[in-house]
Amino acid sequence: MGRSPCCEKEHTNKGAWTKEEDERLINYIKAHGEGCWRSLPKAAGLLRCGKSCRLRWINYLRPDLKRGNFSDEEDELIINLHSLLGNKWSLIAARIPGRTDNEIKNYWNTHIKRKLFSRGIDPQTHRPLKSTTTTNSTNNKNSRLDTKRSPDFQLEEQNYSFLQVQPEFMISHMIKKENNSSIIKVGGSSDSTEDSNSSSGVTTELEVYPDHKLVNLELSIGLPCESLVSSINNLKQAKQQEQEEVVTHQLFETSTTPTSSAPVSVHEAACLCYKLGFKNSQACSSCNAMEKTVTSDNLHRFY
DNA sequence: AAAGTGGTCAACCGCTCAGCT
DNA sequence: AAGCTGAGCGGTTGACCACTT
Repeated sequence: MGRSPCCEKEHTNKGAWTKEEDERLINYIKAHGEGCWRSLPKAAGLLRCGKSCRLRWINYLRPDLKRGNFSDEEDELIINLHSLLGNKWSLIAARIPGRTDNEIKNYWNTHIKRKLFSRGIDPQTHRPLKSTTTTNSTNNKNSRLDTKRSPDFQLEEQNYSFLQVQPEFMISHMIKKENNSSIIKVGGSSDSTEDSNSSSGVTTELEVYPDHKLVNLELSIGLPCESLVSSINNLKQAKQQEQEEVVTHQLFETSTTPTSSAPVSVHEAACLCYKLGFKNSQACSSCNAMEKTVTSDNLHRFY
């Protein structure tokens, strides 16, 4: 369809921002607030593209930005969030106060990837490197319909695929908590090269939740039980429309460091439910109807 | 000391999406 | 319904710097 450029490139500066440009941008936004980036450069007297102004403000000039090195807690949080959300840097950044998507993306590519490799973990799949080959082939199979299978089987396989990978996935991203103890351990296995299933003694996810020895770190993934069956039925009905897959993200949040002296911020529970593959992603309506409770662990949960 | 190499990160590019007309 | 526009996102680039040879 073709689009007009967001600005007249021949009349705009590019490259690094000068101190004067920064000051102009800061002063303008302080006076007029964010928004209307297209008209901002002219109004602020800047020879910059609106997109460039927005990026400079969001990634560098915003007063609430936390500069400096990432803490270990932030590292682990990013890893956990990435395991759930993938390269959705803006979603990850939204969960980490003071950090920008660009900053997290850069940090991921320059530090965390290496860190995970050194732990023997594939940064993309969050699985042990030695099983990456077979894992990828499995994931690829699930992410694309196998035309040799019956349509019903394909849909069910797709829908359950997240459950099939769930046990290993969950174990590596849960806090293991001793009963009646404040001592927690991150990860299901102290040895990342060891098979997490065998080392943890947890063989299926059904054994994970009921015994309460494993509690959710701050993130979990999976369909609410009661909505699972109806989701499958809905999928079957929708199969005539197009290929689709449903992934439900249910996000719980609590403190990752209960023993820390820093104040613990406990936010409202957020349910991130996305129906991937539909034209317009819509929040899971069933979660809105669910009752939220706060457990003794300060966990916000939906039931 | 100079050249080469690799790491870091700010900035840019191309694209998608949602809202408006 | 279709087209246009602004905003935002993720991937990529390139300048800069530190370290090594």
